[in-house]
Amino acid sequence: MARPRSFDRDHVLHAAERQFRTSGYNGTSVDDLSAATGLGRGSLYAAFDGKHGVLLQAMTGYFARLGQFAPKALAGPDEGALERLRRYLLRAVHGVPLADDVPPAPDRAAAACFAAKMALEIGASDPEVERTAKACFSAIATAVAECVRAAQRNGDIDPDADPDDLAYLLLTIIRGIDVVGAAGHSPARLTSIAESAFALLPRPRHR
Amino acid sequence: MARPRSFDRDHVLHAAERQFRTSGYNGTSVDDLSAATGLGRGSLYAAFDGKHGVLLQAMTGYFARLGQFAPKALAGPDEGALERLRRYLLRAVHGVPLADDVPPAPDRAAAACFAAKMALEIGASDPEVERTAKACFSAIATAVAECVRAAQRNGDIDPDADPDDLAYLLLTIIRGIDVVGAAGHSPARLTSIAESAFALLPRPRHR
DNA sequence: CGAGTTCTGTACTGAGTTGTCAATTACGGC
DNA sequence: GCCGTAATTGACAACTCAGTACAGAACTCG
Repeated sequence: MARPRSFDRDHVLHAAERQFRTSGYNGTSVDDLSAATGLGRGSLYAAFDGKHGVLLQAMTGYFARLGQFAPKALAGPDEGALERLRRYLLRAVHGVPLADDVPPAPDRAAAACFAAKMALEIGASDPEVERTAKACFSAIATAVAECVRAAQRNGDIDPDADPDDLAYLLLTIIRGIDVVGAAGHSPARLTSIAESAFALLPRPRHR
Repeated sequence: MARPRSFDRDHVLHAAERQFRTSGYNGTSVDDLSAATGLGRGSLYAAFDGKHGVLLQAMTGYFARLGQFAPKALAGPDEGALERLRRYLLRAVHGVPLADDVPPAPDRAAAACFAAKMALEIGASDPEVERTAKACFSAIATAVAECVRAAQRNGDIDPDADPDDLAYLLLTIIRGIDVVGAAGHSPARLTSIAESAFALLPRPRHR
C-alpha cells in the first residue's frame, strides 16, 4: 500500500561491486556509487545505510554468489574431479567475474577477487570486512577440499595428502594469481603459474 | 651554502611506507603523512612532490630494499638452497617487515607486501605503481629462480622442472599468503600452507 | 478519486582534503 | 659577523566528501 521500489536490489549491488572493485573503497565516493547505480543519494542511504552499508551488503552478495558457484564448478563425479580442479585453477587467470555470465573484467586489477581487494585495503581496520572475506575464502577452500577428496577417491591424487591443507594451498595460489596479475604480469605468465601449480599436485605413487 | 635538510630521506620514506601500508593510499591524507613523517606540508611537497610523489619514491625504496634482501636471503651454497627456499616461504607467514631488523608488523593486513597492496588498490589506474610492483615481483622471482637452480644442482629439486616457472609459482604462493593472512586466517593456517607448498616441490625421482 | 505511505532526488552543512604561498628560520661561505 | 641560499613552517583558498533534511513524486488501497 505504498510506493514500491523502482530498482532491483541485486542489480544495484552488482553495480556497486563493480565500482568498488574498480576504484577501491576509499577511492569510491557516494556520488560515484550514485552514478554507477543510478540511485540518488537519499535512496542509497534509505536502502543500504550509506557507503559502508552498500559495501557490506555487496560483499555479502558476493559471498552468497561464491557459495553457489564454487561448489557448482567443483562438485561432480569422482572421475572428472582432477580436471575440474585444473579448470578452477585456470579460471583464476581471467579473474573473478561479476556474474556467471558476464565477462570477467576489462583490466586485471579490477578483476581480482572482491573479498581479497577489500580485505587488503581496509580489512585491518574493518572487522566486518575482514570476517566476510575470511568467510569467502573458507567457502572456497571447503569446496576445493571436497573436490580434492573426490579426486583422491578416483585415484588421481595421493590419498596420503591432507585434502584441507591442499585446498588452502590451492586457494592461496588462486588469490596469489590475482595479485601477480594486478601487477601487470601477462595472462601467459599467469596461465603458466596455474599449470605449474596443477602439475605439482601430489599424484599417487603407482606401484 | 644553504640550509641543509633537517630530515633523513630514507627515514621519512620508511615512515610514509608504514602509513601507506596501514591505511592504504586513498586512506592516507597528506596530514597523515605529515604526522607520520614529522615533516610539514610544504616540505613534503618541496621534497617529494606531494602525496603521489611520496608513494612512488617510497615504492622505489621498497623495490631497492627488496633487490638487496631477496638475493641475500636466497643466495649461497648449493647445499643449503632447498632449506633457504623453505625459510623464505615461511617468512611470508609473518609478512614483509619494513626493514631487515624491524619486527614485521602489528596486524596482518598491514604486514602484506607493500607492492601488492598498492598494485591491488590503485594499480589499475596508476601505471607507474603497476610497473613498480611488477618490477618488485620480477626481482623476487629472479632471486627465487636462482635458488631453485642451486637446489637443482645439489640434487634436491627435480632437474626437469623449469626454475623460472617454479619461481613464479612460489612468488604467487607467497603473495597469496599475504592475502589469506589479511583476511584474518591464523598464523597456524598460514604456516600450514607454506609447509604444504614446500612439501610439494618436485623432488628428483630417486632411481 | 483521494488519502496515506513509501520512494526519489536535490540542496545543504560541516568536516576534511589538496596544493600553494609568503614569511621565517638555519646554515655555510666570505 | 654578515648575507645569500635553500629548507621549513603555518596558514590559506578552493574543492570534495559523507551524511542529513526536506519537498515532491509515485503507487496502493479504500
